[in-house]
Amino acid sequence: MATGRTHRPATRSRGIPEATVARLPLYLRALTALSERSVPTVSSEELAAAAGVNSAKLRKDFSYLGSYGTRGVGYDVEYLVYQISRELGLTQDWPVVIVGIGNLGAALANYGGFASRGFRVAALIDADPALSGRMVAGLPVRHTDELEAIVADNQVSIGVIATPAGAAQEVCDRLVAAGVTSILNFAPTVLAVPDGVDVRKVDLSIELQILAFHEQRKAGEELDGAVAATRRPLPKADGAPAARPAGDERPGPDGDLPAVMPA
Amino acid sequence: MATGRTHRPATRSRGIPEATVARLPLYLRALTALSERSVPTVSSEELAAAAGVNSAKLRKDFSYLGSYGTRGVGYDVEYLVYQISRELGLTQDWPVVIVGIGNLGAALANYGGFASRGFRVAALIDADPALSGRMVAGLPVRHTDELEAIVADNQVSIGVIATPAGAAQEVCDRLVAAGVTSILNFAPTVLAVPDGVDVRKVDLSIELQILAFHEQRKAGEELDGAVAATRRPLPKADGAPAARPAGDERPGPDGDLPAVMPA
DNA sequence: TCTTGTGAAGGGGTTCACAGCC
DNA sequence: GGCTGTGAACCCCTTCACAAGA
Repeated sequence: MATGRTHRPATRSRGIPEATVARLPLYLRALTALSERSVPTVSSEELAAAAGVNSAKLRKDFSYLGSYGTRGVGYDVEYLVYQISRELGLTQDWPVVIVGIGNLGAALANYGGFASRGFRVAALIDADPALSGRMVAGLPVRHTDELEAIVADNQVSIGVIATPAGAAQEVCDRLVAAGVTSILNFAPTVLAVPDGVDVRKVDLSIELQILAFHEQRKAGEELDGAVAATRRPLPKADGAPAARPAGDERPGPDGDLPAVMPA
Repeated sequence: MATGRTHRPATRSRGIPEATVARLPLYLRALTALSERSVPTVSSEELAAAAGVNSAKLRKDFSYLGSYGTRGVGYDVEYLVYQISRELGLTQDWPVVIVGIGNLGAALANYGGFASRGFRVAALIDADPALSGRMVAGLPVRHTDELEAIVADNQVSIGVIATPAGAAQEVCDRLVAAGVTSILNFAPTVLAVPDGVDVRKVDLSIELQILAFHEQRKAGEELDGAVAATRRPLPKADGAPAARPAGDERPGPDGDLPAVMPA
């Protein structure tokens, strides 16, 4: 999950759980697919399967939005699409800027589902002067100097950061100062933002490491026939806790963080 | 968060909570930065700040790994780096294949933090014959026909899917059949996988929609001086639940899903 | 004195199971 | 009969607050 919610804790408008909010886009996608196939209604069971969740959870989620179903029948697809879209704020237009037009930034700019659902790429911004003016996904890349003006002129409230890690915080600061209040961060850094600004992060490296953890465990389980006695002894609570691992070479300090280079 | 854990629910080896696992990479990154600056020890307070969490949570997380700190002092940076790396399985080599070498796939292939932490890109695979043989990030793009052989030859257990949505499930099936047991999915689709295979997904569109939800709410809150009485009436429980929104135009059925095109 | 490690309390989310309604 | 909507139980995670220990 991402960060989210540095927001006002009190008066939390209507209590729709964060976990539910995170699943609404999933339901919306499944419903849109049904809508395209002109399916008129759908049961919680079917929709849940399409969205990859269980039906009880889906019904509970929908119950937070209101009683939009019909007992004995199911949910009206078009109506639900509309209600969820409205709840997510997708019935309005959200201008977005993408900062950092490397491979990743370009990929995001070209992303189809972007324009479709209420989001509109207002501008592409990069610090590299050599990129300025070059067309990416039908839009000219503009220089970072223009960032503040672009945000103001287009009333941008959502910014996407796809710069290297080292530049992310500064870009973030400038976006926020210019009026952006929601940030999607692809750079592998923790961003500091003032209250009222939401940050969500997408981090390839973290996802891979989580997979590796489970993968490693699977490899271990393959060979526990019975009780899994003394696998991987784990030096927990051995005499000297704070002692170095002695002669155990680590790969050594490496840059780690650099995200995708801007061209 | 991503999907994770289609795994064996019983005998969950040593009980290290999923939420903790998801934060270990964050700690590891912060610790690596400290290590590079040759900082010998760090307190839970400092490290927590660097990782963007609170210190109680961090201490609790570490307590699942063992007693690796020293009271009154803090944690030994190098030692912790090692312990977390080991716990995450990063002391071994994880060959990874990336399928779908469009902008996104190329971005992932070029990603620096990739190679650094135990992960090695074993091969780049794309269905487009025109791409075959072209060099990306120092590796030749190979054709999908070779997928099974590549996975087998390199003992690949982790696959990254960066194809358009339409191709994702088939690619997934082939990867799994070939022996891959962990998948990182960038395509905006729900992937069906057999038990024992972990899937995590990264979905730009979903993240943006979650941001939009909060953004919309902020916009509403700006103008509630007192009790926030009748803002956004919400037609909940009105007479006709299953009725269409009548004359309310939706953007209309659009493709939504297409991810980044493979070149 | 300072900081870790952890029992206990508290909060959220998921799941169950069934009442309510078509 | 079938499916939604939801109280209640359960479980996981976070946070608190302090005992333990260097």
